[in-house]
Amino acid sequence: MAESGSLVNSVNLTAVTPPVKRRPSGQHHGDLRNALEEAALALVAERGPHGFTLAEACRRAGVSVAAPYKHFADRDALLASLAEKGYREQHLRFSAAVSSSDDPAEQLASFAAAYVRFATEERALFDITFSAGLDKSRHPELAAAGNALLGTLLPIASRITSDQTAAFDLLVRIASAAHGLALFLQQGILGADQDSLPATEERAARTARAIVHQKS
Amino acid sequence: MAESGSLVNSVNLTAVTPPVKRRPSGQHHGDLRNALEEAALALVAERGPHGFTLAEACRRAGVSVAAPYKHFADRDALLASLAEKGYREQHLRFSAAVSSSDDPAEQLASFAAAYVRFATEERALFDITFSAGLDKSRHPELAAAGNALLGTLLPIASRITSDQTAAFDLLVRIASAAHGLALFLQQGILGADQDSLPATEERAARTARAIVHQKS
DNA sequence: TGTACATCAGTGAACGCGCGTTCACTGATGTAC
DNA sequence: TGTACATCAGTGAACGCGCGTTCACTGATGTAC
Repeated sequence: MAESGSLVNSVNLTAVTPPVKRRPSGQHHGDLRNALEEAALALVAERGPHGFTLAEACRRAGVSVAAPYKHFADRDALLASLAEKGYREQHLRFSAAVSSSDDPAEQLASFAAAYVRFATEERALFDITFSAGLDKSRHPELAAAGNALLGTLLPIASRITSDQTAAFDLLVRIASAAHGLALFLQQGILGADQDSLPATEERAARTARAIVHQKS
Repeated sequence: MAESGSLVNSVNLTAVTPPVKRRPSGQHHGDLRNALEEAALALVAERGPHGFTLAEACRRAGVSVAAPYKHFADRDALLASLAEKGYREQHLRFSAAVSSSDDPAEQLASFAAAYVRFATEERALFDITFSAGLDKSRHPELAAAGNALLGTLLPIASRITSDQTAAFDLLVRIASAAHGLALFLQQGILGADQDSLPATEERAARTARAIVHQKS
Protein backbone atom coordinates (compact mmCIF):
# COMPACT_ATOMS: atom_id res chain seq x y z
CA MET A 1 0.00 0.00 0.00
CA ALA A 2 2.96 2.30 0.49
CA GLU A 3 3.91 1.62 -3.10
CA SER A 4 0.55 2.62 -4.46
CA GLY A 5 1.37 6.26 -3.84
CA SER A 6 4.12 6.24 -6.41
CA LEU A 7 1.76 5.14 -9.13
CA VAL A 8 -0.97 7.55 -8.21
CA ASN A 9 1.34 10.52 -8.07
CA SER A 10 3.44 9.73 -11.08
CA VAL A 11 1.21 11.78 -13.35
CA ASN A 12 0.62 15.11 -11.72
CA LEU A 13 2.39 15.35 -8.41
CA THR A 14 3.73 18.85 -7.76
CA ALA A 15 7.31 17.59 -7.83
CA VAL A 16 7.08 16.46 -11.44
CA THR A 17 5.35 19.60 -12.72
CA PRO A 18 7.96 22.31 -12.04
CA PRO A 19 6.33 24.93 -14.33
CA VAL A 20 3.55 25.24 -11.75
CA LYS A 21 4.76 27.43 -8.88
CA ARG A 22 4.63 25.69 -5.51
CA ARG A 23 1.58 26.88 -3.71
CA PRO A 24 2.32 28.04 -0.17
CA SER A 25 0.42 26.18 2.52
CA GLY A 26 -2.35 28.70 2.69
CA GLN A 27 -6.06 28.10 2.34
CA HIS A 28 -5.64 26.11 -0.83
CA HIS A 29 -4.47 22.57 -0.41
CA GLY A 30 -2.47 22.54 -3.60
CA ASP A 31 -2.95 18.95 -4.66
CA LEU A 32 -6.13 17.87 -2.98
CA ARG A 33 -7.23 15.68 -5.83
CA ASN A 34 -4.20 13.45 -5.45
CA ALA A 35 -4.30 13.61 -1.68
CA LEU A 36 -7.88 12.35 -1.70
CA GLU A 37 -7.05 9.55 -4.09
CA GLU A 38 -4.13 8.48 -1.95
CA ALA A 39 -6.29 8.54 1.17
CA ALA A 40 -8.90 6.48 -0.63
CA LEU A 41 -6.33 3.89 -1.68
CA ALA A 42 -5.03 3.63 1.87
CA LEU A 43 -8.59 3.16 3.13
CA VAL A 44 -9.30 0.41 0.62
CA ALA A 45 -6.02 -1.27 1.43
CA GLU A 46 -6.87 -1.25 5.12
CA ARG A 47 -10.59 -1.99 5.04
CA GLY A 48 -11.37 -3.53 1.69
CA PRO A 49 -13.12 -2.09 -1.34
CA HIS A 50 -16.26 -1.21 0.60
CA GLY A 51 -14.34 0.43 3.43
CA PHE A 52 -13.87 3.66 1.55
CA THR A 53 -15.93 6.66 2.61
CA LEU A 54 -15.56 10.17 1.34
CA ALA A 55 -15.82 11.53 4.87
CA GLU A 56 -12.90 9.48 6.15
CA ALA A 57 -10.78 10.35 3.12
CA CYS A 58 -11.45 14.03 3.86
CA ARG A 59 -10.42 13.57 7.47
CA ARG A 60 -7.14 12.00 6.38
CA ALA A 61 -6.48 14.69 3.80
CA GLY A 62 -7.25 17.34 6.42
CA VAL A 63 -10.06 19.07 4.57
CA SER A 64 -13.76 19.59 5.10
CA VAL A 65 -16.30 17.11 3.78
CA ALA A 66 -17.39 19.52 1.08
CA ALA A 67 -13.94 19.96 -0.43
CA PRO A 68 -13.96 16.86 -2.69
CA TYR A 69 -16.86 18.24 -4.71
CA LYS A 70 -14.52 20.81 -6.21
CA HIS A 71 -12.58 17.92 -7.81
CA PHE A 72 -15.04 15.05 -8.21
CA ALA A 73 -18.70 14.97 -9.17
CA ASP A 74 -19.48 12.57 -6.35
CA ARG A 75 -18.15 9.64 -4.37
CA ASP A 76 -18.30 7.22 -7.30
CA ALA A 77 -16.35 9.58 -9.54
CA LEU A 78 -13.38 9.38 -7.19
CA LEU A 79 -13.60 5.60 -7.21
CA ALA A 80 -13.93 5.54 -11.00
CA SER A 81 -10.83 7.69 -11.33
CA LEU A 82 -8.90 5.17 -9.25
CA ALA A 83 -10.31 2.29 -11.26
CA GLU A 84 -9.02 3.95 -14.41
CA LYS A 85 -5.59 4.22 -12.86
CA GLY A 86 -5.80 0.57 -11.95
CA TYR A 87 -6.61 -0.49 -15.48
CA ARG A 88 -3.82 1.69 -16.82
CA GLU A 89 -1.30 0.14 -14.44
CA GLN A 90 -2.54 -3.36 -15.29
CA HIS A 91 -2.03 -2.65 -18.95
CA LEU A 92 1.54 -1.45 -18.33
CA ARG A 93 2.44 -4.44 -16.22
CA PHE A 94 0.82 -7.06 -18.42
CA SER A 95 2.31 -5.61 -21.58
CA ALA A 96 5.75 -5.71 -20.02
CA ALA A 97 5.26 -9.27 -18.78
CA VAL A 98 4.17 -10.49 -22.18
CA SER A 99 7.11 -8.94 -23.98
CA SER A 100 9.62 -10.84 -21.86
CA SER A 101 9.62 -13.85 -24.19
CA ASP A 102 8.79 -15.00 -27.70
CA ASP A 103 7.37 -18.33 -26.64
CA PRO A 104 3.60 -17.91 -26.29
CA ALA A 105 3.47 -20.42 -23.43
CA GLU A 106 6.04 -18.41 -21.48
CA GLN A 107 4.28 -15.18 -22.36
CA LEU A 108 1.09 -16.47 -20.79
CA ALA A 109 3.01 -17.81 -17.80
CA SER A 110 4.56 -14.35 -17.32
CA PHE A 111 1.15 -12.77 -17.61
CA ALA A 112 -0.21 -15.06 -14.91
CA ALA A 113 2.66 -14.21 -12.57
CA ALA A 114 2.28 -10.50 -13.28
CA TYR A 115 -1.42 -10.77 -12.49
CA VAL A 116 -0.69 -12.18 -9.04
CA ARG A 117 2.00 -9.60 -8.49
CA PHE A 118 -0.21 -6.68 -9.42
CA ALA A 119 -2.97 -7.91 -7.13
CA THR A 120 -0.50 -8.05 -4.26
CA GLU A 121 1.65 -5.00 -4.83
CA GLU A 122 -1.27 -2.75 -5.79
CA ARG A 123 -3.90 -4.44 -3.74
CA ALA A 124 -6.13 -1.41 -3.38
CA LEU A 125 -6.17 -0.70 -7.11
CA PHE A 126 -6.80 -4.36 -7.82
CA ASP A 127 -9.70 -4.49 -5.35
CA ILE A 128 -11.24 -1.36 -6.81
CA THR A 129 -11.10 -2.64 -10.38
CA PHE A 130 -12.72 -5.90 -9.40
CA SER A 131 -15.17 -5.29 -6.62
CA ALA A 132 -15.83 -1.64 -5.98
CA GLY A 133 -19.32 -2.19 -7.29
CA LEU A 134 -19.09 0.65 -9.77
CA ASP A 135 -21.96 0.96 -12.14
CA LYS A 136 -20.28 0.20 -15.44
CA SER A 137 -23.09 1.70 -17.48
CA ARG A 138 -22.42 5.02 -15.77
CA HIS A 139 -18.67 4.62 -16.31
CA PRO A 140 -18.36 3.02 -19.73
CA GLU A 141 -14.66 3.84 -19.99
CA LEU A 142 -14.10 1.16 -17.37
CA ALA A 143 -15.89 -1.55 -19.26
CA ALA A 144 -13.54 -1.11 -22.20
CA ALA A 145 -10.52 -2.11 -20.15
CA GLY A 146 -11.38 -5.81 -20.17
CA ASN A 147 -11.62 -5.80 -23.94
CA ALA A 148 -8.25 -4.09 -24.22
CA LEU A 149 -6.67 -6.84 -22.15
CA LEU A 150 -8.31 -9.42 -24.36
CA GLY A 151 -6.90 -7.67 -27.42
CA THR A 152 -3.41 -8.02 -26.03
CA LEU A 153 -3.66 -11.65 -25.01
CA LEU A 154 -5.80 -13.24 -27.68
CA PRO A 155 -3.15 -13.01 -30.42
CA ILE A 156 -0.75 -14.81 -28.10
CA ALA A 157 -3.19 -17.58 -27.31
CA SER A 158 -3.95 -17.86 -31.01
CA ARG A 159 -0.35 -18.83 -31.65
CA ILE A 160 -0.97 -21.89 -29.47
CA THR A 161 -4.21 -22.93 -31.08
CA SER A 162 -5.76 -21.56 -34.23
CA ASP A 163 -9.25 -22.34 -32.94
CA GLN A 164 -10.51 -18.99 -31.62
CA THR A 165 -12.90 -20.60 -29.17
CA ALA A 166 -10.12 -22.77 -27.78
CA ALA A 167 -7.80 -19.76 -27.57
CA PHE A 168 -10.37 -17.79 -25.62
CA ASP A 169 -10.96 -20.78 -23.39
CA LEU A 170 -7.23 -20.96 -22.71
CA LEU A 171 -7.10 -17.32 -21.66
CA VAL A 172 -10.13 -17.58 -19.43
CA ARG A 173 -8.68 -20.56 -17.63
CA ILE A 174 -5.26 -18.99 -17.17
CA ALA A 175 -6.61 -15.63 -15.99
CA SER A 176 -9.07 -17.33 -13.63
CA ALA A 177 -6.33 -19.42 -12.08
CA ALA A 178 -4.20 -16.34 -11.53
CA HIS A 179 -7.20 -14.48 -10.12
CA GLY A 180 -8.02 -17.25 -7.68
CA LEU A 181 -4.42 -17.58 -6.56
CA ALA A 182 -4.20 -13.82 -6.02
CA LEU A 183 -7.34 -13.84 -3.87
CA PHE A 184 -6.20 -16.83 -1.83
CA LEU A 185 -2.91 -15.08 -1.22
CA GLN A 186 -4.71 -11.90 -0.17
CA GLN A 187 -6.93 -13.77 2.24
CA GLY A 188 -3.97 -15.47 3.85
CA ILE A 189 -5.36 -18.92 3.13
CA LEU A 190 -2.00 -20.08 1.86
CA GLY A 191 -0.20 -19.34 5.10
CA ALA A 192 1.77 -16.19 5.75
CA ASP A 193 5.20 -17.25 4.51
CA GLN A 194 7.56 -14.42 3.90
CA ASP A 195 8.04 -15.63 0.34
CA SER A 196 4.43 -16.39 -0.40
CA LEU A 197 4.24 -13.81 -3.17
CA PRO A 198 7.08 -15.40 -5.19
CA ALA A 199 5.68 -18.85 -4.44
CA THR A 200 2.25 -17.78 -5.63
CA GLU A 201 3.66 -16.15 -8.76
CA GLU A 202 5.38 -19.43 -9.52
CA ARG A 203 2.18 -21.37 -8.93
CA ALA A 204 0.35 -19.11 -11.35
CA ALA A 205 3.04 -19.50 -13.99
CA ARG A 206 3.15 -23.27 -13.59
CA THR A 207 -0.62 -23.52 -13.82
CA ALA A 208 -0.55 -21.46 -17.01
CA ARG A 209 2.01 -23.84 -18.50
CA ALA A 210 -0.04 -26.85 -17.44
CA ILE A 211 -3.10 -25.43 -19.17
CA VAL A 212 -1.20 -24.56 -22.34
CA HIS A 213 0.48 -27.93 -22.60
CA GLN A 214 -2.55 -30.01 -21.71
CA LYS A 215 -2.92 -32.79 -24.24
CA SER A 216 -6.52 -33.93 -24.37
CA MET B 1 -31.23 -17.64 -5.21
CA ALA B 2 -34.61 -19.33 -5.21
CA GLU B 3 -32.83 -22.59 -4.56
CA SER B 4 -31.07 -21.30 -1.50
CA GLY B 5 -34.27 -21.44 0.48
CA SER B 6 -34.47 -25.20 0.22
CA LEU B 7 -31.14 -25.60 1.91
CA VAL B 8 -31.85 -23.10 4.62
CA ASN B 9 -35.17 -24.62 5.50
CA SER B 10 -34.20 -28.25 5.25
CA VAL B 11 -33.30 -28.39 8.92
CA ASN B 12 -36.14 -26.86 10.85
CA LEU B 13 -38.84 -25.61 8.54
CA THR B 14 -42.25 -26.08 10.06
CA ALA B 15 -43.25 -28.52 7.34
CA VAL B 16 -40.54 -31.00 8.26
CA THR B 17 -41.13 -30.84 12.02
CA PRO B 18 -44.68 -32.12 12.39
CA PRO B 19 -44.46 -32.77 16.17
CA VAL B 20 -44.49 -28.99 16.67
CA LYS B 21 -48.07 -27.75 16.34
CA ARG B 22 -48.49 -25.20 13.58
CA ARG B 23 -48.60 -21.79 15.16
CA PRO B 24 -51.55 -19.72 14.01
CA SER B 25 -50.60 -16.43 12.44
CA GLY B 26 -51.01 -14.43 15.60
CA GLN B 27 -48.53 -12.14 17.22
CA HIS B 28 -45.76 -14.68 17.06
CA HIS B 29 -44.13 -15.14 13.72
CA GLY B 30 -43.57 -18.83 14.16
CA ASP B 31 -40.31 -19.26 12.34
CA LEU B 32 -38.75 -15.85 12.34
CA ARG B 33 -35.22 -17.15 12.64
CA ASN B 34 -35.49 -18.94 9.31
CA ALA B 35 -37.45 -16.13 7.72
CA LEU B 36 -34.68 -13.68 8.62
CA GLU B 37 -32.01 -15.99 7.27
CA GLU B 38 -33.89 -16.41 4.03
CA ALA B 39 -34.36 -12.67 3.69
CA ALA B 40 -30.66 -12.18 4.36
CA LEU B 41 -29.72 -14.70 1.66
CA ALA B 42 -31.99 -13.00 -0.83
CA LEU B 43 -30.43 -9.64 0.01
CA VAL B 44 -26.91 -10.97 -0.44
CA ALA B 45 -27.89 -12.63 -3.70
CA GLU B 46 -29.30 -9.35 -4.98
CA ARG B 47 -26.80 -6.86 -3.62
CA GLY B 48 -23.64 -8.74 -2.76
CA PRO B 49 -22.21 -9.78 0.58
CA HIS B 50 -22.11 -6.21 1.88
CA GLY B 51 -25.66 -5.46 0.80
CA PHE B 52 -27.19 -7.19 3.78
CA THR B 53 -28.71 -5.01 6.48
CA LEU B 54 -30.67 -6.18 9.45
CA ALA B 55 -33.25 -3.46 8.90
CA GLU B 56 -34.00 -4.53 5.34
CA ALA B 57 -34.20 -8.18 6.35
CA CYS B 58 -36.76 -7.20 9.00
CA ARG B 59 -38.78 -5.28 6.45
CA ARG B 60 -38.89 -8.33 4.18
CA ALA B 61 -39.79 -10.66 7.01
CA GLY B 62 -42.52 -8.24 8.08
CA VAL B 63 -41.32 -7.67 11.62
CA SER B 64 -40.00 -4.75 13.62
CA VAL B 65 -36.30 -3.96 13.68
CA ALA B 66 -36.01 -5.15 17.25
CA ALA B 67 -37.37 -8.63 16.57
CA PRO B 68 -34.10 -10.25 15.38
CA TYR B 69 -32.52 -9.73 18.79
CA LYS B 70 -34.75 -12.43 20.20
CA HIS B 71 -32.99 -14.91 17.90
CA PHE B 72 -29.51 -13.50 17.23
CA ALA B 73 -27.06 -11.69 19.45
CA ASP B 74 -26.40 -9.11 16.77
CA ARG B 75 -26.09 -8.56 13.04
CA ASP B 76 -22.89 -10.57 12.75
CA ALA B 77 -24.40 -13.54 14.52
CA LEU B 78 -26.99 -13.89 11.77
CA LEU B 79 -24.29 -13.73 9.15
CA ALA B 80 -22.18 -16.26 11.05
CA SER B 81 -25.13 -18.63 11.21
CA LEU B 82 -25.44 -18.45 7.44
CA ALA B 83 -21.71 -18.92 7.00
CA GLU B 84 -21.95 -22.11 9.02
CA LYS B 85 -24.74 -23.33 6.75
CA GLY B 86 -22.55 -22.49 3.78
CA TYR B 87 -19.64 -24.53 5.08
CA ARG B 88 -21.94 -27.42 5.89
CA GLU B 89 -23.39 -27.40 2.39
CA GLN B 90 -19.91 -27.16 0.86
CA HIS B 91 -18.83 -30.19 2.83
CA LEU B 92 -21.84 -32.18 1.63
CA ARG B 93 -21.32 -31.25 -1.99
CA PHE B 94 -17.58 -31.71 -2.06
CA SER B 95 -17.76 -35.05 -0.28
CA ALA B 96 -20.29 -36.28 -2.79
CA ALA B 97 -18.22 -35.03 -5.72
CA VAL B 98 -15.10 -36.72 -4.47
CA SER B 99 -16.82 -40.06 -3.97
CA SER B 100 -17.90 -40.25 -7.60
CA SER B 101 -14.68 -41.92 -8.72
CA ASP B 102 -11.68 -43.89 -7.51
CA ASP B 103 -9.19 -42.13 -9.73
CA PRO B 104 -7.66 -39.29 -7.70
CA ALA B 105 -7.31 -37.10 -10.79
CA GLU B 106 -11.02 -37.48 -11.53
CA GLN B 107 -11.87 -36.91 -7.89
CA LEU B 108 -10.09 -33.58 -7.96
CA ALA B 109 -11.69 -32.71 -11.29
CA SER B 110 -15.10 -33.46 -9.78
CA PHE B 111 -14.25 -31.32 -6.77
CA ALA B 112 -13.31 -28.40 -9.01
CA ALA B 113 -16.58 -28.69 -10.94
CA ALA B 114 -18.56 -28.97 -7.71
CA TYR B 115 -16.84 -25.84 -6.43
CA VAL B 116 -18.00 -23.83 -9.42
CA ARG B 117 -21.44 -25.30 -9.14
CA PHE B 118 -21.83 -24.46 -5.47
CA ALA B 119 -20.66 -20.90 -6.05
CA THR B 120 -23.31 -20.50 -8.74
CA GLU B 121 -26.25 -22.42 -7.32
CA GLU B 122 -25.77 -21.12 -3.79
CA ARG B 123 -24.26 -17.82 -4.65
CA ALA B 124 -25.33 -16.03 -1.49
CA LEU B 125 -23.92 -18.73 0.78
CA PHE B 126 -20.73 -18.79 -1.23
CA ASP B 127 -20.34 -15.03 -1.03
CA ILE B 128 -20.95 -15.04 2.71
CA THR B 129 -18.36 -17.72 3.39
CA PHE B 130 -15.75 -15.89 1.37
CA SER B 131 -16.27 -12.21 1.75
CA ALA B 132 -18.76 -11.28 4.42
CA GLY B 133 -15.90 -9.82 6.40
CA LEU B 134 -16.71 -11.79 9.50
CA ASP B 135 -14.19 -11.54 12.28
CA LYS B 136 -12.92 -15.11 12.42
CA SER B 137 -11.43 -14.66 15.87
CA ARG B 138 -14.94 -13.91 17.15
CA HIS B 139 -16.38 -16.87 15.22
CA PRO B 140 -13.71 -19.58 15.52
CA GLU B 141 -16.09 -22.29 14.37
CA LEU B 142 -15.87 -20.77 10.91
CA ALA B 143 -12.09 -20.89 10.70
CA ALA B 144 -12.17 -24.66 11.23
CA ALA B 145 -14.11 -25.24 8.02
CA GLY B 146 -11.11 -24.66 5.78
CA ASN B 147 -9.11 -27.23 7.65
CA ALA B 148 -11.91 -29.75 7.37
CA LEU B 149 -11.90 -29.32 3.60
CA LEU B 150 -8.15 -29.77 3.56
CA GLY B 151 -8.57 -32.98 5.56
CA THR B 152 -10.87 -34.36 2.90
CA LEU B 153 -8.77 -33.42 -0.09
CA LEU B 154 -5.19 -33.89 1.08
CA PRO B 155 -5.38 -37.70 1.18
CA ILE B 156 -6.57 -37.65 -2.41
CA ALA B 157 -3.79 -35.38 -3.58
CA SER B 158 -1.34 -37.55 -1.68
CA ARG B 159 -2.24 -40.47 -3.90
CA ILE B 160 -0.92 -38.45 -6.81
CA THR B 161 2.32 -37.38 -5.19
CA SER B 162 3.79 -38.63 -1.93
CA ASP B 163 5.50 -35.28 -1.35
CA GLN B 164 3.20 -33.49 1.09
CA THR B 165 4.32 -30.06 -0.03
CA ALA B 166 3.66 -30.95 -3.64
CA ALA B 167 0.27 -32.41 -2.72
CA PHE B 168 -0.72 -29.23 -0.90
CA ASP B 169 0.52 -27.19 -3.82
CA LEU B 170 -1.66 -29.25 -6.15
CA LEU B 171 -4.74 -28.61 -4.06
CA VAL B 172 -4.10 -24.90 -3.76
CA ARG B 173 -3.73 -24.55 -7.49
CA ILE B 174 -6.84 -26.57 -8.29
CA ALA B 175 -9.01 -24.81 -5.72
CA SER B 176 -7.75 -21.40 -6.83
CA ALA B 177 -8.52 -22.15 -10.44
CA ALA B 178 -12.05 -23.22 -9.52
CA HIS B 179 -12.45 -20.15 -7.32
CA GLY B 180 -11.33 -17.79 -10.07
CA LEU B 181 -13.58 -19.43 -12.64
CA ALA B 182 -16.52 -19.21 -10.26
CA LEU B 183 -15.95 -15.49 -9.70
CA PHE B 184 -15.52 -14.77 -13.39
CA LEU B 185 -18.76 -16.60 -14.07
CA GLN B 186 -20.52 -14.62 -11.33
CA GLN B 187 -19.28 -11.33 -12.71
CA GLY B 188 -20.47 -12.19 -16.17
CA ILE B 189 -17.02 -11.74 -17.67
CA LEU B 190 -17.38 -14.95 -19.60
CA GLY B 191 -20.47 -13.80 -21.45
CA ALA B 192 -23.99 -14.70 -20.45
CA ASP B 193 -24.46 -17.94 -22.39
CA GLN B 194 -27.31 -20.04 -21.20
CA ASP B 195 -24.94 -22.95 -20.72
CA SER B 196 -22.16 -21.01 -19.08
CA LEU B 197 -22.44 -22.92 -15.83
CA PRO B 198 -21.82 -26.32 -17.45
CA ALA B 199 -19.11 -24.80 -19.61
CA THR B 200 -17.42 -23.33 -16.56
CA GLU B 201 -17.71 -26.58 -14.63
CA GLU B 202 -16.01 -28.30 -17.54
CA ARG B 203 -13.27 -25.68 -17.60
CA ALA B 204 -12.64 -26.19 -13.91
CA ALA B 205 -12.47 -29.95 -14.31
CA ARG B 206 -10.14 -29.71 -17.29
CA THR B 207 -7.86 -27.30 -15.48
CA ALA B 208 -7.69 -29.68 -12.53
CA ARG B 209 -6.67 -32.49 -14.85
CA ALA B 210 -4.05 -30.30 -16.51
CA ILE B 211 -2.55 -29.47 -13.13
CA VAL B 212 -2.56 -33.08 -11.98
CA HIS B 213 -1.00 -34.42 -15.17
CA GLN B 214 1.56 -31.67 -15.57
CA LYS B 215 4.95 -33.24 -16.26
CA SER B 216 7.67 -30.83 -15.18
C1' DT C 1 -62.82 -28.50 32.36
C1' DG C 2 -61.70 -23.84 33.97
C1' DT C 3 -58.77 -20.40 35.84
C1' DA C 4 -54.30 -17.99 37.27
C1' DC C 5 -49.95 -17.34 35.87
C1' DA C 6 -45.13 -17.44 33.99
C1' DT C 7 -42.97 -17.28 29.62
C1' DC C 8 -41.27 -15.04 25.83
C1' DA C 9 -41.61 -13.62 20.84
C1' DG C 10 -43.06 -9.84 19.24
C1' DT C 11 -43.89 -4.14 19.11
C1' DG C 12 -42.88 0.72 18.45
C1' DA C 13 -40.49 4.52 19.79
C1' DA C 14 -36.21 6.31 20.57
C1' DC C 15 -31.00 6.82 20.67
C1' DG C 16 -26.57 8.14 18.58
C1' DC C 17 -23.81 7.52 14.59
C1' DG C 18 -21.61 8.22 10.16
C1' DC C 19 -22.71 8.83 5.72
C1' DG C 20 -23.26 11.69 1.01
C1' DT C 21 -24.53 15.93 -0.53
C1' DT C 22 -25.80 20.99 -0.68
C1' DC C 23 -25.29 25.79 0.39
C1' DA C 24 -23.89 30.48 1.08
C1' DC C 25 -19.64 32.04 2.36
C1' DT C 26 -14.52 33.51 2.46
C1' DG C 27 -10.17 34.74 1.43
C1' DA C 28 -5.81 33.85 -1.05
C1' DT C 29 -4.26 33.85 -5.81
C1' DG C 30 -3.09 35.69 -10.27
C1' DT C 31 -4.25 39.17 -13.73
C1' DA C 32 -5.61 43.53 -16.07
C1' DC C 33 -4.83 48.08 -16.01
C1' DT D 1 5.04 49.31 -8.98
C1' DG D 2 0.32 49.65 -7.08
C1' DT D 3 -4.52 48.88 -7.06
C1' DA D 4 -9.18 46.79 -8.35
C1' DC D 5 -11.12 42.73 -9.49
C1' DA D 6 -12.54 38.01 -11.14
C1' DT D 7 -11.58 33.37 -10.02
C1' DC D 8 -12.10 29.41 -7.47
C1' DA D 9 -10.42 25.97 -3.91
C1' DG D 10 -11.49 25.79 0.28
C1' DT D 11 -14.87 26.27 4.91
C1' DG D 12 -18.45 25.07 8.23
C1' DA D 13 -23.01 24.41 9.14
C1' DA D 14 -26.85 22.01 7.92
C1' DC D 15 -30.00 18.47 5.63
C1' DG D 16 -32.15 13.92 5.38
C1' DC D 17 -31.15 9.13 5.41
C1' DG D 18 -30.57 4.38 6.90
C1' DC D 19 -28.20 1.92 10.01
C1' DG D 20 -27.53 -1.15 14.56
C1' DT D 21 -29.03 -1.39 19.00
C1' DT D 22 -31.76 -0.63 23.37
C1' DC D 23 -35.87 -0.24 26.11
C1' DA D 24 -40.18 -0.73 28.47
C1' DC D 25 -44.12 -2.72 26.88
C1' DT D 26 -47.84 -6.18 25.34
C1' DG D 27 -50.44 -9.95 24.52
C1' DA D 28 -50.84 -14.78 22.84
C1' DT D 29 -49.23 -19.30 24.29
C1' DG D 30 -48.82 -23.38 27.09
C1' DT D 31 -48.78 -25.14 31.79
C1' DA D 32 -49.81 -25.95 36.73
C1' DC D 33 -53.31 -26.50 39.63
